[in-house]
Amino acid sequence: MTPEELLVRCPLFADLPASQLEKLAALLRRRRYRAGEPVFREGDPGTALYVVETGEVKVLLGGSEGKEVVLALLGPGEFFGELALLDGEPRSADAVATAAGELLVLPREDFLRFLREVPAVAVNLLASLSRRFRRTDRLVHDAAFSDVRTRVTRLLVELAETRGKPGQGGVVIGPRLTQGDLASMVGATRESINKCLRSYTAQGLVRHERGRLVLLNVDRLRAQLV
Amino acid sequence: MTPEELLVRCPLFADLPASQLEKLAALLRRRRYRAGEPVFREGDPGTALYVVETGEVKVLLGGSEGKEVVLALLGPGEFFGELALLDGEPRSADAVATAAGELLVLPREDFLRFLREVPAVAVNLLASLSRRFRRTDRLVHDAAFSDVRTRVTRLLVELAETRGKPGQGGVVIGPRLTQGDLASMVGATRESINKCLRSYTAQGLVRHERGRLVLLNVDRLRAQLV
DNA sequence: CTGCGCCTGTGAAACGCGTCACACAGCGTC
DNA sequence: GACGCTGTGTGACGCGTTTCACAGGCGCAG
Repeated sequence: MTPEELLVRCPLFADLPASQLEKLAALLRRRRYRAGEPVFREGDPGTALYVVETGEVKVLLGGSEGKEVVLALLGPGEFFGELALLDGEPRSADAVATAAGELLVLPREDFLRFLREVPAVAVNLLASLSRRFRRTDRLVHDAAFSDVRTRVTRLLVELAETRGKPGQGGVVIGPRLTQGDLASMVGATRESINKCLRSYTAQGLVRHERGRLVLLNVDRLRAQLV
Repeated sequence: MTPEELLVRCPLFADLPASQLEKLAALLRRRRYRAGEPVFREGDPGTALYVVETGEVKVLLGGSEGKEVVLALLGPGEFFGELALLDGEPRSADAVATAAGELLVLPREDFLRFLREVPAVAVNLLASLSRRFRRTDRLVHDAAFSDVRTRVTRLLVELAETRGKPGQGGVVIGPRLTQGDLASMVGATRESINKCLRSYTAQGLVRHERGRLVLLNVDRLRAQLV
Protein backbone atom coordinates (compact mmCIF):
# COMPACT_ATOMS: atom_id res chain seq x y z
CA MET A 1 0.00 0.00 0.00
CA THR A 2 1.35 3.42 -0.93
CA PRO A 3 1.21 6.27 1.57
CA GLU A 4 -1.54 7.89 -0.49
CA GLU A 5 -3.74 4.87 -0.12
CA LEU A 6 -3.23 4.90 3.61
CA LEU A 7 -3.96 8.59 3.90
CA VAL A 8 -7.31 8.15 2.22
CA ARG A 9 -8.25 5.64 4.87
CA CYS A 10 -7.12 8.01 7.60
CA PRO A 11 -10.24 9.91 8.70
CA LEU A 12 -8.16 13.01 9.11
CA PHE A 13 -7.50 13.35 5.39
CA ALA A 14 -10.43 11.31 4.18
CA ASP A 15 -12.24 13.86 2.06
CA LEU A 16 -9.25 15.66 0.63
CA PRO A 17 -9.19 16.28 -3.14
CA ALA A 18 -6.60 14.21 -4.99
CA SER A 19 -4.44 17.23 -5.71
CA GLN A 20 -4.10 18.06 -2.02
CA LEU A 21 -3.46 14.46 -1.20
CA GLU A 22 -0.51 14.39 -3.58
CA LYS A 23 0.96 17.49 -2.02
CA LEU A 24 0.54 15.97 1.38
CA ALA A 25 2.14 12.70 0.41
CA ALA A 26 5.16 14.58 -0.88
CA LEU A 27 5.70 16.16 2.52
CA LEU A 28 5.65 12.91 4.44
CA ARG A 29 8.69 11.05 5.59
CA ARG A 30 8.52 7.42 6.44
CA ARG A 31 10.27 6.06 9.51
CA ARG A 32 10.68 2.47 10.64
CA TYR A 33 10.37 1.46 14.30
CA ARG A 34 11.27 -1.67 16.16
CA ALA A 35 9.06 -3.14 18.83
CA GLY A 36 9.62 -1.22 22.05
CA GLU A 37 11.30 1.74 20.42
CA PRO A 38 10.10 5.14 21.66
CA VAL A 39 8.65 7.61 19.16
CA PHE A 40 8.77 10.54 21.56
CA ARG A 41 8.93 11.14 25.28
CA GLU A 42 7.05 13.36 27.67
CA GLY A 43 8.69 16.77 27.76
CA ASP A 44 10.07 16.65 24.22
CA PRO A 45 9.19 19.56 21.94
CA GLY A 46 6.43 18.64 19.51
CA THR A 47 7.97 18.54 16.06
CA ALA A 48 5.69 16.33 14.01
CA LEU A 49 2.41 14.52 13.53
CA TYR A 50 2.53 10.75 13.10
CA VAL A 51 0.30 8.40 11.13
CA VAL A 52 0.63 4.68 11.77
CA GLU A 53 1.26 2.87 8.49
CA THR A 54 1.99 -0.58 9.87
CA GLY A 55 2.65 -1.88 13.36
CA GLU A 56 1.18 -0.48 16.54
CA VAL A 57 1.89 2.43 18.86
CA LYS A 58 0.80 3.06 22.42
CA VAL A 59 0.51 6.48 24.04
CA LEU A 60 1.08 6.36 27.76
CA LEU A 61 1.61 8.39 30.89
CA GLY A 62 4.40 7.14 33.07
CA GLY A 63 4.03 6.80 36.81
CA SER A 64 6.65 6.03 39.38
CA GLU A 65 8.71 2.84 39.06
CA GLY A 66 7.63 1.35 35.79
CA LYS A 67 3.92 1.92 36.29
CA GLU A 68 2.01 3.42 33.41
CA VAL A 69 -1.46 4.24 32.08
CA VAL A 70 -2.10 3.63 28.43
CA LEU A 71 -4.16 6.47 26.99
CA ALA A 72 -4.44 5.09 23.48
CA LEU A 73 -3.49 2.13 21.37
CA LEU A 74 -3.12 3.00 17.71
CA GLY A 75 -3.10 0.83 14.61
CA PRO A 76 -2.75 1.44 10.86
CA GLY A 77 -4.52 4.57 9.62
CA GLU A 78 -4.65 6.19 13.06
CA PHE A 79 -2.66 9.28 13.95
CA PHE A 80 -1.19 10.76 17.09
CA GLY A 81 1.08 13.49 18.35
CA GLU A 82 -1.16 16.42 17.44
CA LEU A 83 -1.67 17.93 20.90
CA ALA A 84 1.78 19.40 21.25
CA LEU A 85 1.58 20.82 17.74
CA LEU A 86 -1.71 22.53 18.38
CA ASP A 87 -0.96 24.30 21.62
CA GLY A 88 2.80 24.61 21.35
CA GLU A 89 3.49 22.95 24.68
CA PRO A 90 5.92 20.06 25.14
CA ARG A 91 4.68 16.50 24.64
CA SER A 92 2.44 15.51 27.49
CA ALA A 93 2.90 11.76 27.18
CA ASP A 94 5.22 9.08 25.88
CA ALA A 95 4.62 7.27 22.61
CA VAL A 96 6.18 3.86 22.09
CA ALA A 97 5.98 1.39 19.22
CA THR A 98 4.59 -1.83 20.64
CA ALA A 99 5.00 -3.76 17.42
CA ALA A 100 7.59 -3.13 14.72
CA GLY A 101 6.27 -1.12 11.81
CA GLU A 102 6.45 2.12 9.90
CA LEU A 103 5.12 5.57 10.72
CA LEU A 104 4.46 8.42 8.36
CA VAL A 105 5.88 11.64 9.74
CA LEU A 106 4.43 15.04 8.92
CA PRO A 107 6.61 17.92 10.16
CA ARG A 108 4.98 20.48 12.39
CA GLU A 109 5.00 23.42 10.01
CA ASP A 110 3.57 21.47 7.12
CA PHE A 111 0.83 20.16 9.33
CA LEU A 112 -0.07 23.59 10.64
CA ARG A 113 -0.10 25.00 7.13
CA PHE A 114 -2.54 22.32 6.03
CA LEU A 115 -4.71 23.14 9.01
CA ARG A 116 -4.87 26.78 8.11
CA GLU A 117 -5.26 26.34 4.37
CA VAL A 118 -7.56 23.35 4.16
CA PRO A 119 -10.56 23.88 6.43
CA ALA A 120 -11.75 20.31 5.88
CA VAL A 121 -8.66 18.97 7.63
CA ALA A 122 -9.24 21.18 10.64
CA VAL A 123 -12.88 20.11 10.83
CA ASN A 124 -11.95 16.44 10.54
CA LEU A 125 -9.36 16.85 13.25
CA LEU A 126 -11.91 18.51 15.51
CA ALA A 127 -14.27 15.61 15.00
CA SER A 128 -11.52 13.12 15.81
CA LEU A 129 -10.55 14.96 18.96
CA SER A 130 -14.18 15.06 20.01
CA ARG A 131 -14.51 11.32 19.78
CA ARG A 132 -11.30 10.89 21.69
CA PHE A 133 -12.63 13.24 24.35
CA ARG A 134 -15.68 11.14 24.83
CA ARG A 135 -13.49 8.14 25.46
CA THR A 136 -11.21 9.92 27.92
CA ASP A 137 -14.14 11.43 29.76
CA ARG A 138 -15.57 7.97 30.13
CA LEU A 139 -12.25 6.78 31.51
CA VAL A 140 -12.53 9.46 34.18
CA HIS A 141 -16.08 8.43 34.91
CA ASP A 142 -15.10 4.79 35.24
CA ALA A 143 -12.14 5.53 37.43
CA ALA A 144 -14.47 7.29 39.83
CA PHE A 145 -17.45 4.95 39.77
CA SER A 146 -16.62 1.51 38.43
CA ASP A 147 -14.71 -1.33 40.03
CA VAL A 148 -11.91 -3.14 38.29
CA ARG A 149 -14.16 -5.86 36.97
CA THR A 150 -16.43 -3.40 35.20
CA ARG A 151 -13.53 -1.48 33.76
CA VAL A 152 -11.96 -4.65 32.42
CA THR A 153 -15.24 -5.73 30.87
CA ARG A 154 -15.63 -2.40 29.14
CA LEU A 155 -12.08 -2.61 27.88
CA LEU A 156 -12.58 -6.09 26.47
CA VAL A 157 -15.71 -5.05 24.62
CA GLU A 158 -13.93 -2.00 23.26
CA LEU A 159 -10.91 -4.01 22.15
CA ALA A 160 -13.18 -6.53 20.48
CA GLU A 161 -14.82 -3.75 18.49
CA THR A 162 -11.69 -1.87 17.51
CA ARG A 163 -9.00 -4.52 17.15
CA GLY A 164 -10.83 -7.86 17.25
CA LYS A 165 -10.56 -10.40 14.46
CA PRO A 166 -13.08 -13.24 14.18
CA GLY A 167 -11.63 -16.70 14.70
CA GLN A 168 -11.26 -19.58 17.13
CA GLY A 169 -14.93 -19.63 17.95
CA GLY A 170 -15.04 -16.00 18.96
CA VAL A 171 -13.28 -12.66 18.60
CA VAL A 172 -9.49 -12.81 18.86
CA ILE A 173 -7.49 -9.93 20.36
CA GLY A 174 -3.74 -9.94 20.20
CA PRO A 175 -1.20 -11.34 19.82
CA ARG A 176 1.17 -9.64 22.21
CA LEU A 177 -1.38 -8.51 24.74
CA THR A 178 -0.29 -9.47 28.22
CA GLN A 179 -2.22 -9.14 31.45
CA GLY A 180 0.18 -6.37 32.34
CA ASP A 181 -0.86 -4.48 29.22
CA LEU A 182 -4.51 -4.81 30.12
CA ALA A 183 -3.71 -3.67 33.64
CA SER A 184 -2.15 -0.42 32.47
CA MET A 185 -5.12 0.25 30.21
CA VAL A 186 -7.61 0.22 33.06
CA GLY A 187 -5.38 1.49 35.87
CA ALA A 188 -5.18 -1.68 37.92
CA THR A 189 -2.58 -4.26 38.84
CA ARG A 190 -1.67 -7.32 36.84
CA GLU A 191 -2.89 -9.56 39.65
CA SER A 192 -6.34 -7.99 39.67
CA ILE A 193 -6.62 -8.51 35.92
CA ASN A 194 -5.62 -12.11 36.35
CA LYS A 195 -8.33 -12.81 38.89
CA CYS A 196 -10.91 -11.05 36.78
CA LEU A 197 -9.95 -12.88 33.59
CA ARG A 198 -9.94 -16.20 35.35
CA SER A 199 -13.45 -15.66 36.59
CA TYR A 200 -14.56 -14.95 33.04
CA THR A 201 -12.68 -17.99 31.83
CA ALA A 202 -14.54 -20.11 34.37
CA GLN A 203 -17.81 -18.75 32.98
CA GLY A 204 -16.73 -19.71 29.48
CA LEU A 205 -16.75 -16.10 28.32
CA VAL A 206 -13.10 -15.78 27.36
CA ARG A 207 -10.10 -17.93 26.67
CA HIS A 208 -6.68 -16.60 27.40
CA GLU A 209 -3.45 -18.06 26.21
CA ARG A 210 -0.14 -16.29 26.38
CA GLY A 211 -0.63 -12.93 24.73
CA ARG A 212 -3.76 -13.87 22.84
CA LEU A 213 -7.27 -13.32 24.12
CA VAL A 214 -10.37 -14.95 22.65
CA LEU A 215 -13.72 -13.47 23.57
CA LEU A 216 -16.19 -16.31 23.17
CA ASN A 217 -19.30 -14.29 23.76
CA VAL A 218 -19.02 -10.54 23.40
CA ASP A 219 -22.74 -10.02 23.83
CA ARG A 220 -22.83 -11.66 27.21
CA LEU A 221 -19.84 -9.56 28.22
CA ARG A 222 -21.59 -6.44 27.07
CA ALA A 223 -24.67 -7.51 28.99
CA GLN A 224 -22.74 -7.24 32.25
CA LEU A 225 -22.37 -3.50 31.80
CA VAL A 226 -25.69 -2.68 33.44
CA MET B 1 -19.84 44.72 29.17
CA THR B 2 -21.30 44.10 25.73
CA PRO B 3 -21.19 40.67 24.17
CA GLU B 4 -18.54 41.86 21.73
CA GLU B 5 -16.23 42.81 24.56
CA LEU B 6 -16.64 39.42 26.11
CA LEU B 7 -16.00 37.63 22.84
CA VAL B 8 -12.67 39.38 22.41
CA ARG B 9 -11.60 38.03 25.78
CA CYS B 10 -12.73 34.57 24.81
CA PRO B 11 -9.65 32.82 23.44
CA LEU B 12 -11.78 31.11 20.83
CA PHE B 13 -12.54 34.35 19.04
CA ALA B 14 -9.59 36.35 20.27
CA ASP B 15 -7.90 37.26 17.01
CA LEU B 16 -10.97 37.76 14.88
CA PRO B 17 -11.17 40.91 12.75
CA ALA B 18 -13.76 43.41 13.95
CA SER B 19 -16.01 42.77 10.97
CA GLN B 20 -16.27 39.07 11.76
CA LEU B 21 -16.81 39.83 15.39
CA GLU B 22 -19.80 41.95 14.58
CA LYS B 23 -21.31 39.22 12.45
CA LEU B 24 -20.75 36.78 15.25
CA ALA B 25 -22.30 39.01 17.87
CA ALA B 26 -25.39 39.35 15.71
CA LEU B 27 -25.89 35.59 15.71
CA LEU B 28 -25.72 35.20 19.46
CA ARG B 29 -28.68 34.88 21.73
CA ARG B 30 -28.42 35.61 25.41
CA ARG B 31 -30.04 33.38 27.95
CA ARG B 32 -30.33 33.83 31.70
CA TYR B 33 -29.89 30.94 34.11
CA ARG B 34 -30.66 30.53 37.77
CA ALA B 35 -28.34 28.73 40.13
CA GLY B 36 -28.84 25.01 39.73
CA GLU B 37 -30.65 25.24 36.43
CA PRO B 38 -29.52 22.72 33.79
CA VAL B 39 -28.20 23.98 30.46
CA PHE B 40 -28.30 20.59 28.79
CA ARG B 41 -28.40 16.95 29.80
CA GLU B 42 -26.50 13.89 28.70
CA GLY B 43 -28.19 12.37 25.68
CA ASP B 44 -29.68 15.62 24.38
CA PRO B 45 -28.93 16.48 20.77
CA GLY B 46 -26.22 19.12 20.51
CA THR B 47 -27.84 22.26 19.24
CA ALA B 48 -25.57 25.07 20.32
CA LEU B 49 -22.26 26.32 21.65
CA TYR B 50 -22.29 28.28 24.90
CA VAL B 51 -20.06 31.07 26.16
CA VAL B 52 -20.29 32.04 29.82
CA GLU B 53 -20.96 35.75 30.13
CA THR B 54 -21.56 35.93 33.87
CA GLY B 55 -22.09 33.29 36.51
CA GLU B 56 -20.58 29.84 36.51
CA VAL B 57 -21.31 26.51 34.84
CA LYS B 58 -20.15 23.02 35.71
CA VAL B 59 -19.90 20.15 33.25
CA LEU B 60 -20.36 16.79 34.91
CA LEU B 61 -20.86 13.11 34.39
CA GLY B 62 -23.58 11.60 36.52
CA GLY B 63 -23.13 8.32 38.34
CA SER B 64 -25.68 6.31 40.20
CA GLU B 65 -27.71 7.92 42.98
CA GLY B 66 -26.62 11.51 42.96
CA LYS B 67 -22.92 10.84 42.56
CA GLU B 68 -21.10 12.86 39.96
CA VAL B 69 -17.70 13.78 38.58
CA VAL B 70 -17.11 17.36 37.59
CA LEU B 71 -15.16 17.52 34.36
CA ALA B 72 -14.93 21.29 34.13
CA LEU B 73 -15.86 24.43 35.99
CA LEU B 74 -16.34 27.40 33.69
CA GLY B 75 -16.37 31.11 34.38
CA PRO B 76 -16.86 34.26 32.28
CA GLY B 77 -15.19 34.09 28.88
CA GLU B 78 -15.01 30.32 28.81
CA PHE B 79 -17.07 28.20 26.42
CA PHE B 80 -18.48 24.68 26.41
CA GLY B 81 -20.79 22.36 24.54
CA GLU B 82 -18.65 22.05 21.43
CA LEU B 83 -18.07 18.28 21.47
CA ALA B 84 -21.53 17.27 20.40
CA LEU B 85 -21.45 19.89 17.65
CA LEU B 86 -18.18 18.64 16.25
CA ASP B 87 -18.89 14.94 16.00
CA GLY B 88 -22.66 15.00 15.74
CA GLU B 89 -23.24 12.65 18.65
CA PRO B 90 -25.58 13.42 21.54
CA ARG B 91 -24.29 15.36 24.53
CA SER B 92 -21.94 13.22 26.54
CA ALA B 93 -22.31 15.06 29.84
CA ASP B 94 -24.61 17.32 31.81
CA ALA B 95 -24.06 21.06 32.07
CA VAL B 96 -25.55 22.93 35.02
CA ALA B 97 -25.35 26.57 36.07
CA THR B 98 -23.86 26.64 39.56
CA ALA B 99 -24.30 30.37 39.98
CA ALA B 100 -26.97 32.50 38.37
CA GLY B 101 -25.79 34.34 35.30
CA GLU B 102 -26.08 34.73 31.58
CA LEU B 103 -24.84 32.57 28.73
CA LEU B 104 -24.30 33.53 25.12
CA VAL B 105 -25.77 30.91 22.83
CA LEU B 106 -24.42 30.26 19.33
CA PRO B 107 -26.63 27.91 17.29
CA ARG B 108 -25.01 24.83 15.85
CA GLU B 109 -25.17 25.76 12.19
CA ASP B 110 -23.76 29.24 12.72
CA PHE B 111 -20.92 27.82 14.74
CA LEU B 112 -20.07 25.21 12.12
CA ARG B 113 -20.18 27.81 9.38
CA PHE B 114 -17.71 29.96 11.28
CA LEU B 115 -15.46 26.96 11.70
CA ARG B 116 -15.41 26.26 8.00
CA GLU B 117 -15.12 29.84 6.84
CA VAL B 118 -12.77 31.31 9.40
CA PRO B 119 -9.72 29.09 9.78
CA ALA B 120 -8.47 31.09 12.75
CA VAL B 121 -11.48 30.01 14.80
CA ALA B 122 -10.85 26.37 14.01
CA VAL B 123 -7.21 26.70 14.94
CA ASN B 124 -8.07 28.47 18.20
CA LEU B 125 -10.57 25.80 19.03
CA LEU B 126 -8.00 23.10 18.39
CA ALA B 127 -5.59 24.80 20.74
CA SER B 128 -8.26 25.06 23.42
CA LEU B 129 -9.19 21.43 23.09
CA SER B 130 -5.53 20.48 23.32
CA ARG B 131 -5.14 22.24 26.63
CA ARG B 132 -8.29 20.64 27.90
CA PHE B 133 -6.93 17.28 26.83
CA ARG B 134 -3.82 17.75 28.87
CA ARG B 135 -5.94 18.36 31.92
CA THR B 136 -8.19 15.37 31.38
CA ASP B 137 -5.25 13.10 30.67
CA ARG B 138 -3.75 14.20 33.94
CA LEU B 139 -7.02 13.38 35.68
CA VAL B 140 -6.73 9.85 34.32
CA HIS B 141 -3.14 9.66 35.47
CA ASP B 142 -4.06 10.85 38.94
CA ALA B 143 -6.98 8.49 39.23
CA ALA B 144 -4.60 5.62 38.54
CA PHE B 145 -1.60 6.67 40.60
CA SER B 146 -2.42 9.28 43.21
CA ASP B 147 -4.23 8.93 46.50
CA VAL B 148 -7.02 11.24 47.54
CA ARG B 149 -4.72 13.58 49.41
CA THR B 150 -2.55 14.20 46.37
CA ARG B 151 -5.53 14.71 44.11
CA VAL B 152 -7.02 17.22 46.51
CA THR B 153 -3.75 19.08 46.75
CA ARG B 154 -3.47 19.31 42.99
CA LEU B 155 -7.04 20.53 42.77
CA LEU B 156 -6.46 23.24 45.36
CA VAL B 157 -3.40 24.50 43.53
CA GLU B 158 -5.28 24.50 40.26
CA LEU B 159 -8.25 26.33 41.72
CA ALA B 160 -5.95 28.89 43.26
CA GLU B 161 -4.44 29.58 39.86
CA THR B 162 -7.62 29.67 37.83
CA ARG B 163 -10.25 31.08 40.18
CA GLY B 164 -8.35 32.36 43.18
CA LYS B 165 -8.59 35.95 44.38
CA PRO B 166 -5.99 37.37 46.76
CA GLY B 167 -7.32 38.35 50.19
CA GLN B 168 -7.56 37.33 53.83
CA GLY B 169 -3.86 36.59 54.06
CA GLY B 170 -3.85 34.18 51.17
CA VAL B 171 -5.73 33.13 48.06
CA VAL B 172 -9.49 32.92 48.42
CA ILE B 173 -11.53 30.39 46.49
CA GLY B 174 -15.28 30.53 46.52
CA PRO B 175 -17.80 31.46 47.73
CA ARG B 176 -20.18 28.54 47.28
CA LEU B 177 -17.61 25.81 47.20
CA THR B 178 -18.62 23.04 49.52
CA GLN B 179 -16.66 19.96 50.50
CA GLY B 180 -19.10 17.99 48.43
CA ASP B 181 -18.16 20.06 45.38
CA LEU B 182 -14.49 19.39 45.94
CA ALA B 183 -15.26 15.71 46.36
CA SER B 184 -16.92 15.42 42.98
CA MET B 185 -14.01 17.22 41.34
CA VAL B 186 -11.49 14.63 42.46
CA GLY B 187 -13.70 11.55 42.53
CA ALA B 188 -13.81 11.04 46.27
CA THR B 189 -16.34 11.29 49.07
CA ARG B 190 -17.18 14.35 51.09
CA GLU B 191 -15.87 12.65 54.21
CA SER B 192 -12.46 12.02 52.69
CA ILE B 193 -12.22 15.64 51.63
CA ASN B 194 -13.11 16.73 55.11
CA LYS B 195 -10.34 14.69 56.70
CA CYS B 196 -7.85 15.90 54.16
CA LEU B 197 -8.80 19.56 54.54
CA ARG B 198 -8.70 19.33 58.28
CA SER B 199 -5.18 17.97 58.19
CA TYR B 200 -4.14 20.90 56.05
CA THR B 201 -5.93 23.27 58.38
CA ALA B 202 -3.97 21.81 61.29
CA GLN B 203 -0.76 22.53 59.40
CA GLY B 204 -1.87 26.11 58.84
CA LEU B 205 -1.96 25.70 55.09
CA VAL B 206 -5.64 26.43 54.52
CA ARG B 207 -8.60 27.95 56.29
CA HIS B 208 -12.04 26.73 55.50
CA GLU B 209 -15.25 28.39 56.45
CA ARG B 210 -18.61 27.50 55.03
CA GLY B 211 -18.23 27.59 51.27
CA ARG B 212 -15.12 29.72 51.22
CA LEU B 213 -11.62 28.36 51.14
CA VAL B 214 -8.49 30.37 51.93
CA LEU B 215 -5.16 28.93 50.83
CA LEU B 216 -2.63 30.47 53.17
CA ASN B 217 0.46 29.11 51.46
CA VAL B 218 0.04 27.90 47.91
CA ASP B 219 3.76 27.30 47.50
CA ARG B 220 3.95 24.89 50.36
CA LEU B 221 0.93 23.10 48.99
CA ARG B 222 2.58 22.87 45.62
CA ALA B 223 5.71 21.55 47.27
CA GLN B 224 3.83 18.49 48.45
CA LEU B 225 3.33 17.37 44.87
CA VAL B 226 6.65 15.52 44.65
C1' DC C 1 19.81 -29.18 26.18
C1' DT C 2 20.12 -25.66 29.67
C1' DG C 3 19.44 -21.56 31.57
C1' DC C 4 17.12 -17.29 32.01
C1' DG C 5 13.53 -13.96 31.38
C1' DC C 6 8.87 -12.95 30.62
C1' DC C 7 4.25 -14.21 31.45
C1' DT C 8 0.82 -16.44 34.25
C1' DG C 9 -1.40 -18.30 38.54
C1' DT C 10 -2.51 -17.85 43.57
C1' DG C 11 -3.04 -16.70 48.26
C1' DA C 12 -2.21 -13.98 52.70
C1' DA C 13 -1.84 -9.71 54.71
C1' DA C 14 -2.15 -4.68 54.80
C1' DC C 15 -4.34 -0.52 53.70
C1' DG C 16 -6.86 3.14 51.74
C1' DC C 17 -11.25 4.76 51.16
C1' DG C 18 -16.07 4.31 50.90
C1' DT C 19 -20.14 3.41 53.71
C1' DC C 20 -22.89 4.30 57.50
C1' DA C 21 -24.34 6.53 61.44
C1' DC C 22 -24.33 10.14 64.05
C1' DA C 23 -23.73 15.16 66.39
C1' DC C 24 -23.67 19.89 65.66
C1' DA C 25 -23.60 24.64 63.72
C1' DG C 26 -25.29 28.38 60.64
C1' DC C 27 -29.07 30.35 58.07
C1' DG C 28 -33.45 31.22 55.92
C1' DT C 29 -38.42 30.77 56.57
C1' DC C 30 -42.92 30.71 58.51
C1' DG D 1 -38.15 31.62 68.30
C1' DA D 2 -38.87 26.96 66.42
C1' DC D 3 -38.18 24.31 62.55
C1' DG D 4 -35.81 22.31 58.70
C1' DC D 5 -32.26 22.38 55.37
C1' DT D 6 -27.67 22.36 54.07
C1' DG D 7 -22.98 22.10 55.18
C1' DT D 8 -19.49 20.39 58.46
C1' DG D 9 -16.98 17.20 61.84
C1' DT D 10 -15.88 12.41 63.28
C1' DG D 11 -15.47 7.64 64.33
C1' DA D 12 -16.27 2.38 63.52
C1' DC D 13 -16.44 -0.94 60.20
C1' DG D 14 -16.08 -3.46 55.87
C1' DC D 15 -14.77 -4.21 51.20
C1' DG D 16 -12.08 -3.96 47.11
C1' DT D 17 -7.45 -3.49 45.65
C1' DT D 18 -2.83 -3.24 46.05
C1' DT D 19 1.27 -5.30 47.87
C1' DC D 20 4.18 -8.94 48.51
C1' DA D 21 5.86 -13.42 48.01
C1' DC D 22 6.31 -17.32 45.54
C1' DA D 23 5.50 -21.34 42.06
C1' DG D 24 5.14 -22.92 37.68
C1' DG D 25 5.31 -22.81 32.30
C1' DC D 26 6.65 -21.45 27.91
C1' DG D 27 9.99 -19.63 24.59
C1' DC D 28 14.17 -18.09 23.23
C1' DA D 29 19.50 -17.43 23.28
C1' DG D 30 23.51 -19.53 23.91
